[in-house]
Amino acid sequence: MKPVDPATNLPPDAAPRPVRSRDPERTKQDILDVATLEFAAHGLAGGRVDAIAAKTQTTKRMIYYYFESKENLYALVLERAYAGIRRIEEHMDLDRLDPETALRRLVEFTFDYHEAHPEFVRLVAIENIHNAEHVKASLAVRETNRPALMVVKHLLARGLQEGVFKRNIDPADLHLMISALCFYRVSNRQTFGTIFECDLNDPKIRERQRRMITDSVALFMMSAD
Amino acid sequence: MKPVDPATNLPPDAAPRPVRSRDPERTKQDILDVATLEFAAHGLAGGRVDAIAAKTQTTKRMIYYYFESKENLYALVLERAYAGIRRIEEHMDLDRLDPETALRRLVEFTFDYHEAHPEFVRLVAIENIHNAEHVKASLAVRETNRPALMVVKHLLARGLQEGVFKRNIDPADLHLMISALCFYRVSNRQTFGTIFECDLNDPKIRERQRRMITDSVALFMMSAD
Amino acid sequence: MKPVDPATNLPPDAAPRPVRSRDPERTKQDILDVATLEFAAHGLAGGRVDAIAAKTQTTKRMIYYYFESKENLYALVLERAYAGIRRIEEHMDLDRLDPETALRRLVEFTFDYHEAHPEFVRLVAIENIHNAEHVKASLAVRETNRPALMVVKHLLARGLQEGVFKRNIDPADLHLMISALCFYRVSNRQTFGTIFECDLNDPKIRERQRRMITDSVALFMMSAD
Amino acid sequence: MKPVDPATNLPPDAAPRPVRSRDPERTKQDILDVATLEFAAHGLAGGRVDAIAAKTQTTKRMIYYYFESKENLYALVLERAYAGIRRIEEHMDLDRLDPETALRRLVEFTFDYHEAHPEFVRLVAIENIHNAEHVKASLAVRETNRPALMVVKHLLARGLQEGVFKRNIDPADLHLMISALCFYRVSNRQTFGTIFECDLNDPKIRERQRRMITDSVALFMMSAD
DNA sequence: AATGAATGAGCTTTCATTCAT
DNA sequence: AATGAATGAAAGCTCATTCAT
Repeated sequence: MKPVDPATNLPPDAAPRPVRSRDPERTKQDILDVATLEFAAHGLAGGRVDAIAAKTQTTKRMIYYYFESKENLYALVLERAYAGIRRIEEHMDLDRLDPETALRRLVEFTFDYHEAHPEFVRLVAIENIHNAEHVKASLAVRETNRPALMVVKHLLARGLQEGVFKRNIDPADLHLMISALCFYRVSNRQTFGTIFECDLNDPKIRERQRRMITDSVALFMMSAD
Repeated sequence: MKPVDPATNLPPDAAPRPVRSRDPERTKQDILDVATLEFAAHGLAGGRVDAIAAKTQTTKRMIYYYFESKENLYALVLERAYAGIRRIEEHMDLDRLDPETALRRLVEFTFDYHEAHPEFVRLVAIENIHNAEHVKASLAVRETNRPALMVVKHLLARGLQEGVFKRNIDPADLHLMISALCFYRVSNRQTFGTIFECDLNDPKIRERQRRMITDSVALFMMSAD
Repeated sequence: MKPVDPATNLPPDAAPRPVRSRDPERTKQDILDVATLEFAAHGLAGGRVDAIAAKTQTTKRMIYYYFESKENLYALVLERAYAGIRRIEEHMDLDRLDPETALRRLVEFTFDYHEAHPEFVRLVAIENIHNAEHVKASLAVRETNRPALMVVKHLLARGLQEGVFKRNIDPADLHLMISALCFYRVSNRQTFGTIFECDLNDPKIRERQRRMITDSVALFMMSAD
Repeated sequence: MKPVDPATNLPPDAAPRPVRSRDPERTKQDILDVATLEFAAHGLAGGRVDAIAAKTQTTKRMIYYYFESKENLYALVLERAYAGIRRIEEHMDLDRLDPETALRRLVEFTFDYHEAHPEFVRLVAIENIHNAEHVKASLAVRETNRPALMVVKHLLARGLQEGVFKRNIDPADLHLMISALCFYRVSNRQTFGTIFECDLNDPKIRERQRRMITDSVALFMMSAD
């Protein structure tokens, strides 16, 4: 006969009985939020369903109830992460700005978004370790991201037409250039910072690099081949 | 009575009977080679000691004998990977070239090295998922990489002195810029390629981007603030 | 945001949206039909309530609503299966035939019934794995089957009285003999067929064995001790 | 800080630490013995690896170490069970006896073996529920059993040649007849006994039926078509 | 009477690691 | 120095069942 806590009628070492949330949608979002952090922190293989359950007001069972498998949960986490950046990107209203300013704004936004969402950066890095197989399988991710290239394409066309941009480069190339500079700073912050002994979290350094990246992209576009 | 695995006649965990190599050093290198591929392919958490043993002429037990733990093996794999790029970097003899050519050569080399060693790129990406804790713990990695910054620093100083470079930027910033552009193409090839439907393995695209990256870095350094 | 199963857009446990049948009796029969196949195919432990629900126009919940538990459902499936054979058995009208013909008819009927109803054979085999505990608990099964022995008993008495049968054996023994020969062919068809490389489904073999069984029983009864 | 038993240095509710048996072969046999009972009692789906471990001086882990999977363990249990009956069958020396006596001896042996080894009977019944897929996959089982048919074939040939047997039937048919009568009594003992209210364990009834079965087979073989 | 949502308990299996010589 | 055998701990997942209206 085990001793039980008179308040809960449970053995003292038992996990606290999760409260019935009565709000499935909230519970699902809750799980997705926690899972985002867990997978971003430890990867798909390293992430633990147990750990996710522990940090949620749910049980492991419910995670499988709502999401069917660890892998599926991960795929949805990834979809949400992609949705985040694109949703904002679309509302930047670059058209109101002259091409150079618009380009600079786009780079700065990209920089800031990566800086503010390291978990997005990590998830994408992780997905690449898995050869993007979940992205390949997800129509949603592909559709979410399609407009991103349109924004660049449109800006590029406008800049060329107005004679501000001097290079007729592939929109994907420009997007790659911007993304690379913004992504790497966050994705490789830890190794880079350690090896070259510079603190990429330092606001002063961040500002300096933000400027450097913006300038180099703008400069590149505005000088002739 | 032979119970277990009908295919191999061995207990399930056992690796296929290894040949006694009688050459410990070769065996260790063999394990490191295989482990490099395994960890690069699946990450630290996802990499399987069993899988490494299976692809080696050794047993799982010997991996532990030589390397003590999976994590330690991974750390050594990482050290070797870093050693690779720096060893070559050091022998580039940039001093013989004028600053612009040297800078272009450096970018091109970096580009080519990343292109040729995706497993290095993946390992570094993986290490960042683990917050660079193995890099932080490894004196060897830090020492291996220190000269890399010196190369950039020296080139930068020379270019400025000769008046070819117009920007007095932090060597780490320049290194970051170059690395970012070269690393991202490989690290994020799978997601980027899938989402934006462009094949980053295509030689034509590769050449185009190689030029773009080289040009943009050179242009940036050679134009005034 | 629709999480879960991309195929059905439903949480994983949920059955495909059922049509409201509004005919409880029909629904119950439907469930019993499907459950009969499921339990016959996989046994009591191996049968899945989920699988039954999936093949029915109902939900898992309704199965519990109507049948209370998996075990109870199984018990009812078993009762129905026993009812089937006895219902027919009772209407054989053996009394109109001379004892030998009647005996042969009885054997042939038994043979044919087992041949035609492998799921009955499987269910009985399964029930024996469970030590007949559901049969023991079910008055219905015992009452359903009682007349079966009466048929044999009556035939036996008649044959003896008419001097056609030469052995005064226990009706249960005769019933056992007939059942064994007919049951085993179906219950053990798979192992027997595999091991001794003969196809017990082959109509030619079936006919030959049907004759053999009928003959041997008749011969036994009609020859003196 | 949990209280520990000073004798074992383990918390009082911990399972007793299994002793290292130092005799793997014995351990394997031990596991097979226990597994035989567990699977015979509950079937493949119903049998619990946990239960097997608990009844052995081993851990669940060791079962998987030696046998790789529950299914494989079951398959080996089955192989052993088949080996048992055939090993004895082969040493019956029927050739020394005249055909009728030999046939009677064969039936009696078969009867006695099934009577003495209900777990064999149950395992075979269970295997049939699984459509004999493990038997089909096991070369061992098929080879173990091949001689059984030879014994019958040889006896049959001898009896016919000597003019004692009057029927030229297929050896498989004769084997089926004998097996059916002996198998069913054991496999269906529980349902048959319950339904027809006769105790098939009663030695008196057993003897009577043993005689009946032997007589009926002998009679069948020795009377003309 | 009928049912959508939720879940406790326990399953098989995996994996890095240590025991013992 | 080298290694075959063994293993603790936990992981992902499944299943019959109950909650709550």
